[in-house]
Amino acid sequence: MSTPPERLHVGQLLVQLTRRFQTELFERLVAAGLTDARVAHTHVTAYISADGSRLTELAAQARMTLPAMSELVDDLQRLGIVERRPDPRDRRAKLICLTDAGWEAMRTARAAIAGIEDDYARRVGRERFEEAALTLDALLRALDAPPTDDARS
Amino acid sequence: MSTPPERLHVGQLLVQLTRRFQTELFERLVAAGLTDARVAHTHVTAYISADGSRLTELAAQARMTLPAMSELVDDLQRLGIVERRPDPRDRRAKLICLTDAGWEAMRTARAAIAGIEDDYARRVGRERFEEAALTLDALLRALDAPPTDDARS
DNA sequence: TACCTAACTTAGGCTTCCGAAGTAGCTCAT
DNA sequence: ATGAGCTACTTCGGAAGCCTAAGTTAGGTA
Repeated sequence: MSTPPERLHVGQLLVQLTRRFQTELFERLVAAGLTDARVAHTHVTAYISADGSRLTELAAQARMTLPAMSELVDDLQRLGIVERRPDPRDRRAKLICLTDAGWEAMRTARAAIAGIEDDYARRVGRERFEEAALTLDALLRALDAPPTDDARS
Repeated sequence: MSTPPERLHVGQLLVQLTRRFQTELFERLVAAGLTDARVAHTHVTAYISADGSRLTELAAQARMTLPAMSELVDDLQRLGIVERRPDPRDRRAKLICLTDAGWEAMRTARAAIAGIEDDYARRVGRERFEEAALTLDALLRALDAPPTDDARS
């Protein structure tokens, strides 16, 4: 039996790859003209719906508190990426919507991300990369719906 | 050609899994009695050498500035996890060393991490998990030694 | 009407980083 | 040997990104 190949533990792999991904992404965004982009913005852009999302929804999906999300939206509003519109169905609520500039930025960001995935795939092999990504996706879902493993009375 | 299964993009996978990993790890550490552990501490503990490491080394490996690493070490020193010893080879430098309590904490942390990996492996299948981890490890190395390849999209 | 809850904002604080500037020790050319 | 310049580290001030607590306004219910 071969000794298992040495590798960093999951935590280090995740942390380091996340950092490199973010660095690379924001370099690409800056290169594409989105110089004001910040990592925290992804907590909004990752979840915002095309029809507009409520602050409460965004905060829940990003697993942040309402004030934290509110500040983020403030910032993106200042940058002209999103706008707050009154929710016609509830005057307490506001719908956070992408502006035209916001949609444009989203397209840029998606292209940048696709570019990074492409680079990664080239580095470790397309199929191997895709398989790993699918495993991570499956793991994330398994953790989200956590009736844990075996013990299920 | 089947349509590729839907999945989150790498960035989201990495970010979300990292968060869950950290949450889980620190729950386990607290449960094990390491109530003062903080995520930032891993920037030291992940890289510190058994013979002691210089601040400069630690900062470089963790990709942080010297002042940031210095503060972290201050904190871990206050907690009795590490100590600063004069470096016999250079009186400007200090060797950051684990104390006995530090070693004990490291053992606890390693056990907690192993427990999490075990849980992950159970959720997606041992072999599949290990393969994904190895792919991530390969990717990280490929990014670290980045003679890249050819085309930049 | 009165009350409870929900959506959001404001205020204040903590952590974790960073850049700039300072101190002490090493090295090397003269 | 000594002054110039570099290196190792610390200190200081500040920004980013989050939090909790407490407020405001609107909706639901009796």
